[in-house]
Amino acid sequence: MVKCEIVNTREKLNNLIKKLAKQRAFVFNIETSAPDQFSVKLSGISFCFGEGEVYYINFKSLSVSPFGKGGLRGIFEDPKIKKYGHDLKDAFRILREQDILFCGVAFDTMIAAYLLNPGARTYDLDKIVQAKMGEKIAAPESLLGEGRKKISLEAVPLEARAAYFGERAEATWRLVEVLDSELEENSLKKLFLEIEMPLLPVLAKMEMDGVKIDADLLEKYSDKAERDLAKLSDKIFKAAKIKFNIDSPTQLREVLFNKLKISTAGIGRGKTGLSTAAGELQKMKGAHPIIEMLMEYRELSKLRSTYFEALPKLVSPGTGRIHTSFNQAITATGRLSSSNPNLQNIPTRSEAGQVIREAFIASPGFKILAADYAHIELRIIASMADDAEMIKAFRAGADIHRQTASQIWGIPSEKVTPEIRQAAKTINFGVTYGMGAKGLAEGAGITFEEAKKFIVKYFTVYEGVRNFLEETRQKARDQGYVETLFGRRRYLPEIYSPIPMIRAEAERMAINMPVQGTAADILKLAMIKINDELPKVSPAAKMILQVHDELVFEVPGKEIKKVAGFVKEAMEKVVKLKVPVVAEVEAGDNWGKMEKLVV
DNA sequence: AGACTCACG
DNA sequence: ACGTACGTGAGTCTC
Repeated sequence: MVKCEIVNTREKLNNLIKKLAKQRAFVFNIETSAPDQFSVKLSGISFCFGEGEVYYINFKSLSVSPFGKGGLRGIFEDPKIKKYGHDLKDAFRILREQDILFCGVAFDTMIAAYLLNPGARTYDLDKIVQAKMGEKIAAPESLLGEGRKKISLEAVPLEARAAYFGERAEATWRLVEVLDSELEENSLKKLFLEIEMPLLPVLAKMEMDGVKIDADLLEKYSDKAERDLAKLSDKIFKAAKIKFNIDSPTQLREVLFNKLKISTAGIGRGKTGLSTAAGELQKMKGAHPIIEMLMEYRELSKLRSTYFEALPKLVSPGTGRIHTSFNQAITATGRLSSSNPNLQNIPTRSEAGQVIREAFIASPGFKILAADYAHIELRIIASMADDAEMIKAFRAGADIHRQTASQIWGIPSEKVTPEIRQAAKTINFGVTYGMGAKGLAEGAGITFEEAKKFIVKYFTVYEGVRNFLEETRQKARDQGYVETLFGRRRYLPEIYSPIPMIRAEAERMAINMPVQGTAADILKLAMIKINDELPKVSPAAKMILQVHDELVFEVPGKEIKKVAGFVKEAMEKVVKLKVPVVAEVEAGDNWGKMEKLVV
């Protein structure tokens, strides 16, 4: 059992601070409870900086804040003292609320564990400690319970709290060394030190800054959507001659296939029966007028519940803005994800979706600036594959899909028809996913046979790409993992599966990850660079969102051009590929109505 | 809790 | 013969 000293007096706190000031590094973890979804309440901080050096500060026992003058502030703001911890981004935000500029962020064990195996289900500390050191430490459920019986941290006796958090801090301290050598052994140290750790404070800042929302606009449209949905429902019930729950796939299936007797030929199936997904409804179009009504209903209903209704409720009363979480240890490929709310899937395609984007606004005097990489994944393929023809196409600088169509069919690019360009676009897009002929046929609206021929032709012209894809599959089989340009790895044990379908799935993942992951690496590098230099260009400008190949900023209106030029340049110069890297910039009063900028 | 559906890149 | 594009998060229904 780890001994943990409870710091509950001014004197003990002063002693701890003196000790911390002398350390080269320490592990810490801030313990909080959440009275509501917008705020946290601090209850303690645990520390460990060596054997027998385990402490738990109990806030309630102290008459003054430990963050005050002469308190922990100097320790956390000293960049020479390295800080270790598990999930430090949260700590960053909490410290910032205490007006502390967290410095010396050196080792996040959650992120290290993620890089070592980005496919893991969770990176809970107790699971990592078990996996990496073969030790059992108490899981959060053992302290707080779970489900309905879950209790607040406040309700746990001090001794039990100290023991639990002390044990975790001490385990984290030893875990750092274990993970550090593993990163080293797997050539992941550079990625960790030069991309992931520097990115962490950048994400924390973006989360804290948040994004401004026109909640009134969303609420207004929510009401309108509700009225429209009621009208649509009536129409659907009349067409079906029965009232039912349109939101229930089970009931909808019954109505479509049993009551209305729509043909089930060619309709896909799920685990529970025939599917009513958008793609399947598309196939049924023309069989009955109800289908189009259903498609319209589905689209509006989705937007209403997921965006119109949900977003206004998430505006923080403190800042009047929406604060997402950018998760740095979730995806198998190295991308970020966004949650609570997810701001990486805000609609863009439909008309109603456009309205939602218009609700993402800038503060008075500011504008929204968006910068996105043009065809970044295809450029990465061209470069990684070192494909002569595709490189030539990109260097020519014109419409890449037109170039592809021209090269494949050997016709001058001005003679490329819209249909043939569309097919080229679909395959250019699909090649990064390991697409087959069926997917291409569906995506490009051509027959299976045509698609097969097209793919053969494509890989004859882009021989480098074909070889790259095959080499990537082979590499996955040889070493059990694939990697990005920057050495980020994804392990693919299914590549050895005796089941052909599972193996094929793994092969497609093997092809996709180096491409998607390299794009993620590049944008992460750009974010770090932009975060460093943006204050010099425009002190009031803020980077507020990242959407996989796009960065969104809130910028003083007068500085738009200057910032746009800087961001574009930073994104384009952050990495050197065998093809030009191009970023496009646009600006507007909101995220929906934007105009392209020429910089 | 799991399935289904669908929003994004 | 079959199912087949990669990566996410969230709302809703069903059991």
